[in-house]
Amino acid sequence: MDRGAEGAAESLGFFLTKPNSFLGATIHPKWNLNQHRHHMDTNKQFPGIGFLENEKKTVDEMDFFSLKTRVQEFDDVKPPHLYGIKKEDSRDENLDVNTGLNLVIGNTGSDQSTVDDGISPTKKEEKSELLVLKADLGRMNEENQRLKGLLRQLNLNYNSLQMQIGTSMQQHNYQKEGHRQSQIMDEKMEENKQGVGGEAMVSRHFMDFGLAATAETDEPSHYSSQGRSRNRSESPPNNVEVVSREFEPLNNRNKGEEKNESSSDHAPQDWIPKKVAKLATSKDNIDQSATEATMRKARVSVRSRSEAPMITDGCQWRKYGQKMAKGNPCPRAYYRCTMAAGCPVRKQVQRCMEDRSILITTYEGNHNHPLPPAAMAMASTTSAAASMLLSGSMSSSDGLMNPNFLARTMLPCSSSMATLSAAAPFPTVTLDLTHTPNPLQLQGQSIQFPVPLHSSPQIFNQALYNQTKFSGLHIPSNIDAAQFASQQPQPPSLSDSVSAATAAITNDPNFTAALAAAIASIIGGSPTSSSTNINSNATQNNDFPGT
DNA sequence: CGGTTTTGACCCGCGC
DNA sequence: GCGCGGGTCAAAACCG
Repeated sequence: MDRGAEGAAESLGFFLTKPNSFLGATIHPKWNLNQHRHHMDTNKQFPGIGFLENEKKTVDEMDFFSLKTRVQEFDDVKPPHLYGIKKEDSRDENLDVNTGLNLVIGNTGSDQSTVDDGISPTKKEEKSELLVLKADLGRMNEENQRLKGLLRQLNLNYNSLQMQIGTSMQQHNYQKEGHRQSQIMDEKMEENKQGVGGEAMVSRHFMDFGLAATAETDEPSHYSSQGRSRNRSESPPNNVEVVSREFEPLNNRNKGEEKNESSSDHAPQDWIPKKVAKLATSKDNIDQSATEATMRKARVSVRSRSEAPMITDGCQWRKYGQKMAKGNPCPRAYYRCTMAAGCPVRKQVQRCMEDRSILITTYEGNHNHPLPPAAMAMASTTSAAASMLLSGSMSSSDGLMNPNFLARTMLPCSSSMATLSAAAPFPTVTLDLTHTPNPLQLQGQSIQFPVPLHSSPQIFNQALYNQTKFSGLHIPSNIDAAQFASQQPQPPSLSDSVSAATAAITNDPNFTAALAAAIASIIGGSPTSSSTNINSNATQNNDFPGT
């Protein structure tokens, strides 16, 4: 289990136990979050959520609800009616319960207002009391402002945490489901080994993923294969949007980013809004900067076979550059997300030098805007990667940038990917969808099984997740891979199915969505590596041998 | 006309 | 300090 996801989930435990109380059952978390973010009254939007009680400890040591109530009192009372001071000239309610002051401040604010309950104090006493009251008034005003500021701060932090929760929630779901399926699979494999209807059961298990599959989106594929036509494709990852997130530029890009910020053409100021940062403490700023910089650096690379210039991933992209990369005759194209002004997400698209039918798409950053359904699942990729980094895996000397580690953890057939990932300047998660070993090659390497072509991203992702496990990363030690492979269900006309699957998948928006969740799942299971390869044979075309 | 692509120039970090 | 390579900018061209 990934420490980042798990840790975040633990710290936000309510989410794990009551997901649906916070998120719509059929709506992606992000949408709900975005809807809610427009309503800052968190008490009303999320009544009884323990999250705020946790948050209070880190944000401000004070009871949130108490604070909220008090500030609302302020809001309800028009000046000069302040906290603890009755709005109406109700002399029966002069005693302020909080301060204990016996006050009556009339709407007129007249200095002549005094307590008139039959006891007439001297004018001197009145004046003295008035001064005291004024002093109290001033203090209350200050406190009022302070509390409002705190509330603002809380709301900002709340928004930020909401987005983190969304990320954690997704990861947790994937991991939880994956773990459950894995257990089931392990059990069935054990039965299989013992000759208790093994093949049928394993097959059944695989097929279960397909049975529950339903197309979640009817969005058509927007494959832009017209060459120079608008490269508006649907895109990827990052759904874990942080609505009010501020993306700090990479250190090594400060200059360029600042330029961009001042540019009227490239959208800009949204790139690095600093409102929250200004409100946060200096320590918070430091942490936030580091976090965002890390998230920005985290990359998710998808290798897929496609003749199209770009894979369909659900987002709109604008090409802002092209470069000839060293050692690769194929140019590398740079794209920026244009679904929202200032969205920091970028991606690079380049064909594989060894096999030009392979398209390598690398995503970087998190979207700062709502995403279409087709892009939802994929959107979790970058955030998941970032979460992994934030979980502390970055500090793992073994897990990061270590080819040996990668070699140990990756499949033989995908070992060539190790160099790519390990050599990446940033922590990179690589999802390899290009391998389609033939049945003979399957033995001892990876295993192929049918995957629903139009499954919902969750289901499909789960299939990918489990498939990945079976692909070698987590094959139980007591099961021989070759033996297991030989027991895999052999669907009729397998090659035809796979070919059709490839065609359908690559044109299905769910495809990329599935990748994201698959990545998220893998990330969750590989906390010590920031460079992970996922070999998804089910989405491959038999015409292309693995690279 | 507005948005996108093209493409040469520029910036920056890194290794030598 | 210099060259290299990755990444970005921005003006011009292109397209619907």
